[in-house]
Amino acid sequence: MAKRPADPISASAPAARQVPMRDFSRSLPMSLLRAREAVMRQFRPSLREHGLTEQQWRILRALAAIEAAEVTELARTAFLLGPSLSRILRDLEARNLIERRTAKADQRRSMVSISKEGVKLMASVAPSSEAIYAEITRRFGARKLAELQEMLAELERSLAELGASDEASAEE
Amino acid sequence: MAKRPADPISASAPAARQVPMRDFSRSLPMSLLRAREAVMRQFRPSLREHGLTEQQWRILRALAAIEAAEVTELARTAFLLGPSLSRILRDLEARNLIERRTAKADQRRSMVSISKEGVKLMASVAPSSEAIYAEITRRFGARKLAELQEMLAELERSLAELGASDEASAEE
DNA sequence: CGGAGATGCTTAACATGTTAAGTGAATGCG
DNA sequence: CGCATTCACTTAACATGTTAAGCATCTCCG
Repeated sequence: MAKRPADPISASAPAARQVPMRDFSRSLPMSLLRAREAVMRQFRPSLREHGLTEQQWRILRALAAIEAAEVTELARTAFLLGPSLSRILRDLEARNLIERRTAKADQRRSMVSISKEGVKLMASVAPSSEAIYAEITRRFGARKLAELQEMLAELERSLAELGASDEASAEE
Repeated sequence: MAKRPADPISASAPAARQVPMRDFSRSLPMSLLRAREAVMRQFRPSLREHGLTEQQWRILRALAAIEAAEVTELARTAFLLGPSLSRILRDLEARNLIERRTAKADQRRSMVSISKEGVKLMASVAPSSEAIYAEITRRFGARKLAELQEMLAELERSLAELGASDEASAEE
């Protein structure tokens, strides 16, 4: 371990290295980011061929699994923020991949569902998508993949309560 | 593709599930995305207080560790694409947090380094950032954290050759 | 009733992700 | 040399992430 003389900011040094933080390439956020990018890099070309972005694909998949959903529910399922979802739904609707109608009970809510065309598009993308996922599983190992997912889920649980309230040195 | 028989799925009928994919909320990309978001949610408020985005912070951290770097090298270290980095460097330079000058040997390259002000800003952010990281480590467990990072690194390695089939062989 | 507040969604504004094209400076090769 | 090619960025264009505001609609309570 490189030990370091405790001297935060010496007023005239050559400007760098006074703040001894962990090597940030090994920080958890970076690890997660790089891993995710390594995975998504496999899928993007195939999605792109079909004229879909990653997020549009997430929405179609979410909708295919449930008959219809409110926008807020869909946002939670596809893990998208409201504003992003709003824009994407507008575009997907213009492409006739989804359908939308306001609920009769509550005029504020709008119900979203996948269209016939949307289902067709999914059917054309799914095979190559599944093949890629299978190849990733084969390379990394099915058992290790399951372990990894479990650890990720537990990480989420560990931090679930933390984010709800405010944190160190909140506002000002 | 083969024409398909009358589609049983219509806009008003229940069930649009003829493509049986995995529950996508358990897909690897989603797991990684959610885990990363759970982590970043802890850091964003603190960074925001200091007027920094996550990416700007990555760049400052990278620069603090290495005197000076070319833009391309910095992009690799901070895991940012060229265009994003270009914009961010422009902004950070306008805020006097970094300095930039073109190399004499090769007029195409520009050397970037953190400024005195940048170092000061880092020093003001680092403590709370480290505290948050420590809390995350405490909650999840230091050992498990190390295991997780190792698995993520291995996942990266597993997929390294796959996505870059014709351009792999120039790394140290 | 009725208006204050909550709710569901959209727009706005700014920053980044992503791909493609542009620009000026080196390099290779005839 | 001459010049096409490569290289190191930068710009451009479009899509999403992120926060704050805006706008209807709905709920609740006096």
